[in-house]
Amino acid sequence: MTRKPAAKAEVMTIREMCAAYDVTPRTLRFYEAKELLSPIREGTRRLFTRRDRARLTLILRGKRFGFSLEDIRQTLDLYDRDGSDAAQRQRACEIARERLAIMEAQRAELDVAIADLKAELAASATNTATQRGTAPSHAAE
Amino acid sequence: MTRKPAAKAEVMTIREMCAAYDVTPRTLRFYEAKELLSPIREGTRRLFTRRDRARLTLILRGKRFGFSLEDIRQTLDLYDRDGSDAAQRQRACEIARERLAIMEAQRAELDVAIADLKAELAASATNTATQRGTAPSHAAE
DNA sequence: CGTTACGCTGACGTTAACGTCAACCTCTCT
DNA sequence: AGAGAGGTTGACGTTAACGTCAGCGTAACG
Repeated sequence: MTRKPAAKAEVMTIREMCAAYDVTPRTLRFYEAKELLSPIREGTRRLFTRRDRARLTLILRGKRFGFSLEDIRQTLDLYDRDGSDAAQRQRACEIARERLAIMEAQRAELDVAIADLKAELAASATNTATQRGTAPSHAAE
Repeated sequence: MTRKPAAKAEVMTIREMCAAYDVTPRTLRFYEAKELLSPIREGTRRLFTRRDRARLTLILRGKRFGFSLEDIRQTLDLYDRDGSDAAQRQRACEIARERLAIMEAQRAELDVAIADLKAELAASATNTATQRGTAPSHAAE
């Protein structure tokens, strides 16, 4: 009757997961097959823990940044430290630092791209207004 | 008057493009087939103009942000104003603004992800240090 | 007891974004 | 003239990340 603090009832069925994260069952099963998730089994059915949910959040986030599932799988190991030895954690840290560098570079480039697009939009706006354009300005990589 | 020697590099062969942008010929032909590039033809051969190069820069940039080629193709139309009528430019602007919103959201989330990863790295570092006495040699700010 | 709902496991289909390969031009150089 | 370098067009193969479908189990519901 009394609920234990953050221990037992913290599991979700596949449908609940799908609703909560806007993914299909197929996707979750696929991620499990790829060892990105590891839900516990109640008989044959999957029960997703908060660990699975945390990982799924990171997976979906990673995807939005263009990382492959394999990329993500490796980075994920950093986030759960239990069950991995010192060498594994070490490796996970290296990978994570690489990932971090990539993401920071990505952010820098994103800023450029945003500024670029804004400028182009502004130009296009004045262009539409005046119906007469100037030379296009482009910044190469 | 003949053409300026400096302006000789107006067009590039496919090989030059490949070297300059680190892509394969197949990729460039593929992009042409998808109407992302439109090199001029010298007989049967392709010659890529600065317009193609500008577009290619944007294409590769877009890809790094996880956009599909089709997404990119549509946004690209904003960048060249010639050959499109008012309605088309209008539509391109709308698409570009959507893209812009996506990218700004992406930037915000990227900040979160970076902070997250940094925190996790820091935690993992202290964890490693506690366990084995190895000092964190280089931590990010 | 049947049926409806949810879940599982293969297994094959699909789309995007190219890779790979064969077969063929077309210059240039020796 | 022959060899090679660089280019071209199909056409088929590949990988990632799922979609779709068939067939089966089971648990509850009426």
